[in-house]
Amino acid sequence: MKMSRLMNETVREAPSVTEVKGHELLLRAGFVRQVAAGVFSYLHLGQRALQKLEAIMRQEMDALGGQEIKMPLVHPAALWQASGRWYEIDAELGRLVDRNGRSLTLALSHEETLAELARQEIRSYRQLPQLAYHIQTKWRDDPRPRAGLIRSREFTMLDSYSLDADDAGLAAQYQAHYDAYFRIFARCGLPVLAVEADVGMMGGTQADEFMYLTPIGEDTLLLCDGCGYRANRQVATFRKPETGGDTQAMQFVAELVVGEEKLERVVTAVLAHHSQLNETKLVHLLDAQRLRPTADQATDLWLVDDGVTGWSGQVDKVADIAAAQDGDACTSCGQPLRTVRAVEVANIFKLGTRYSRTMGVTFVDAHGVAQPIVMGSYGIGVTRLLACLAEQHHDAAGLVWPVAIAPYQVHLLALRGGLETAVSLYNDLQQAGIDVLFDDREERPGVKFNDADLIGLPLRLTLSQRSLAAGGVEVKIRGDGETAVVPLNDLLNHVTAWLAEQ
RNA sequence: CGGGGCAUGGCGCAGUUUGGUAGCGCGCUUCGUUCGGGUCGAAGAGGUCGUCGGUUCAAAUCCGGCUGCCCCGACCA
Repeated sequence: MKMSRLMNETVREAPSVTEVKGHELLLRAGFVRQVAAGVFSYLHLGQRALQKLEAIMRQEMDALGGQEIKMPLVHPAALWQASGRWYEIDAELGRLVDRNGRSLTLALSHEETLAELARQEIRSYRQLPQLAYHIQTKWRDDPRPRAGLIRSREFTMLDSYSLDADDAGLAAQYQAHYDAYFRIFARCGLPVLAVEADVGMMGGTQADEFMYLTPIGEDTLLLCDGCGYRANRQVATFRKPETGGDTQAMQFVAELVVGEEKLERVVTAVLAHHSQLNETKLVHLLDAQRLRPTADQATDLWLVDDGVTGWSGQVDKVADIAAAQDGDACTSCGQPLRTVRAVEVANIFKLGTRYSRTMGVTFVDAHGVAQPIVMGSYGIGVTRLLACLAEQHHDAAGLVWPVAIAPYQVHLLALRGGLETAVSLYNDLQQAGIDVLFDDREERPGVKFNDADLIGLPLRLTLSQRSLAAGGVEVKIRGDGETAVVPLNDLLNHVTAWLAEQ
């Protein structure tokens, strides 16, 4: 691609809307443009990088025996009503009505659609197991998009869905995805940590989240250096310390959804004085949809944390409802837990029969008996991954893409006296199958160098009178700044060999 | 949804306190100059000051409604 034809203006100053470095650089280098809050266009370089990410994901999913499919962005409300999520999920679900008055939803996720597909296609245990995946746009009307692509409302996900006859089959596919996801992140160049997680709005029985550790993350993790325990704060357990008997009480209205009905119960939570409430634990205990604080109402249910001693008031239930904090003791080994911030880039769920039971997705087993299909769902936030990669791979001058995901592999710069040679080199490189971004613009050297640093392609090739006088092409590695002059007739080999090493 | 902030040319900002009809830097166009780290000079183009209404002889500036965007919290892949 010639830069003279690229609709890709780089900007020198940081746009005022950016708060995190990765977002700033993606905007300045011309990878993305914001269209509305949490909604983005991907310019050519951004789209290329996304395609690289998606190619890696396809390879790894195909290697698991996955079949790529594509499910729609718009779903009939009936599917979501059947699973119950139409009623359970509030304003995050994009709802619309078509010209004939039919209710539709925008794809917040695709469990319902896949379950419906399975209901139509799967009859017998002989057709199981199955693995289908797709890469598709999602809409979640997040109450507060932030940090660019890290938390947007419209985003792209890789979703994989497994269908099995039993829990053992699910466990195998779950483990296969667990391993495959690590391979995907390793190939993309993003360090991640898998942690125990809440199942959240997906439902199901078990979940792990793949976390990119960064101070700009909005999840808090608890890690144990003693035994390796690691969990999202939402589910993290810890040894309750001895307390002096001081307690605190907090009152909530718990909103429950039973079928299409909404119910409310007033709950008072009692905690040790120094504890913090873990609302996720409380929500699960109550089987509630959400909580909102209240005060001075007649309590329907008294919940006391299992770390409380000396509570003499009413008790309806004792359970773990406290949030683990930095320095709390690990449940299994007693070492102090530490907290870190992280961005969730992927998650995997054992859905079990949560969707197949509610939506009537069954198969006939070997004994001729209808059974609910056992499902798993596995997702990677593709656009969020791009944002994390920009966050992870940059320096003061700009982005520094790993070869595997760089929108182009080399950045060819033609300076004074080098244009003619550069043009023929551009053709040679492309014929050799190398992705080249060619800066053929009439700009001063400084502009080209700075843009090249900002865009951050792995190799920079400079052709000029000076380089030719020195013996050929200047080759500069973006990552470590190492430069060398390579003779023209050796360049193709040099570049190919270097790329192959990465 | 609660709290805070912002909205002036493509981008970043000043001007608003104290009302008098819009300015700076970058970018863009043309010419010259320079040519390996965002050269230098000259001449240009480009703005219903988010929007609707009010006050006033006069509103970017004062008042009110609305919209959009950002940040903190709640929430969330």
